[in-house]
Amino acid sequence: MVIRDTSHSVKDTATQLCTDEVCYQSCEQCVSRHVSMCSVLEDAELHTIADISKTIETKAKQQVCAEGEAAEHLFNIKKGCIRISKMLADGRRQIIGFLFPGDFFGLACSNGYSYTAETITDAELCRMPRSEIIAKFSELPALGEKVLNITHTELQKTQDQMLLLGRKRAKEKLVSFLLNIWHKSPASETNADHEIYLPMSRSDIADYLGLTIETVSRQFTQLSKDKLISITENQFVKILDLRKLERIASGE
Amino acid sequence: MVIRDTSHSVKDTATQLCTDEVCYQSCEQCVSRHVSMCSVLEDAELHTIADISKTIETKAKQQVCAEGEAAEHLFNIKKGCIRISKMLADGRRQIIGFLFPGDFFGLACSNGYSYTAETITDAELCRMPRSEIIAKFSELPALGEKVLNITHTELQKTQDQMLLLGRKRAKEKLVSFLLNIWHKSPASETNADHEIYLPMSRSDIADYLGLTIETVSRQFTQLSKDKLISITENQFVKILDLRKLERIASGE
DNA sequence: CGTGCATTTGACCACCTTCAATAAAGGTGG
DNA sequence: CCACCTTTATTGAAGGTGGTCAAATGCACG
Repeated sequence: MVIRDTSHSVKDTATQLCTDEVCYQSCEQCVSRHVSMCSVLEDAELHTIADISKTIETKAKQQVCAEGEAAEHLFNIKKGCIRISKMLADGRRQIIGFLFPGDFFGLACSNGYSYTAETITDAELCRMPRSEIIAKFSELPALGEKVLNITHTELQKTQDQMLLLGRKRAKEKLVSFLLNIWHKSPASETNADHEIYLPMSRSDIADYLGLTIETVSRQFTQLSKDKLISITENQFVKILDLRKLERIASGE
Repeated sequence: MVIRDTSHSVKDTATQLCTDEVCYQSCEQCVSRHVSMCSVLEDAELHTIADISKTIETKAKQQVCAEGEAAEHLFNIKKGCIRISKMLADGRRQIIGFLFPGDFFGLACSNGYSYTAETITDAELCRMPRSEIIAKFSELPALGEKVLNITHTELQKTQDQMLLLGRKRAKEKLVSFLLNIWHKSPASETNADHEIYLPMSRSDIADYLGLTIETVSRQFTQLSKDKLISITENQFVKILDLRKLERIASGE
């Protein structure tokens, strides 16, 4: 098992082992069955994937894989929120992305994981051996194509984030982030009434946007004072003026 | 033709048409024949690619494709240096990457080009219809796999750049950039004697690193004064203390 | 030798960070 | 259920890195 408990550590980087149990589960009832990479598979093909997959349940604040470690597995998220991050030698952290159900990670890692993955909430992951999935690309061309498509979308989002990190001001960064999270949150949730659920901490948001927690907090307060958003609880934000927020995010 | 002359414009963003000619060329003698995506193709398969490819020669400072435009073509670089960039509404620019022979662009653009591509030097490009290349993925699985691999590497580099943009200081950014360019410049060039050729302007470097030209310039001067590099001409930089530069780039 | 552009350098300033204190939220045990 | 402690978030004051504005220098090209 690769899951490590990091909940009692400074900056969430400890490496105690935890003992969550691995269990087999049918892919047919999986929440990701008709999204993500599995959606291109026929039922028959699905079984060959199911045979090499294990479902892993983890608590919040657990490390799933570590930057530099040999990349044996690919992970598909079934439930919860995951953060992917990289660190500099002195501990400065950059969060590369927040992942949600249907997203996967650990594939683009031929020379070991290029990032650390940690659970933000309690989570359920589907774990499969990288090598066997890669081997299936020639067997199941549709799978390779689907993965390529997903990777392309991923690349484009990462390039958008480069624009954000390199050229946007603090307020623009936070607003862009809020709108992005809002766009990808399922309609079933609080989406309809313009409410956003933020599972991650202010510190996570800061490290994602290339800011400090203090600046993130001040920008939240400012947006709130300007009546562009309202903050009900710390993790729930309501969009009050979508049009203005969109203009801010695009840098007008 | 999609090439536009931008050499006489403010910030290189004009859209005058130019009339460089398109010509057919055999893929066999192409400099990219044994690198990049073409390397996985058999000679026979190469012909089917050759049939849909055109070689385009362009001068420096020409726009090859524009952010937002319908993405009809994929471009493979045979000669020269290309910059890929995105812009905010008010003109702030972020350069996503500098591309060199063997690199390609324009594939991950299902909803129109997500960036603008411009030549920095005189260049030679191999242009092919996106749809036909994508269609070949099912026909030639090896091609799809190769492209997936390249895209994965690209994604990892982009994530490294996120760390740079979000968490590195000006000096660390510039040093990281210099070392990256040095690593990817062919050994045949000035590599052996620790010399780096920089085809791009200070303004390009600034927009790539999320800085201003003034800061880039000051950091060059500083590194020079600290005897870590020496600047022979503006476009040629010599590495004097590789060990120290590597430590700066990694954030120690 | 002058014109035009890129780069460098200097002085000043602002945005964001850093440091510090306070407040709020969450978890644990009595 | 509340007291206590820890963690997380907010707010304030001061400072620094890098940005802005402006001028000078260097360089290519006619």
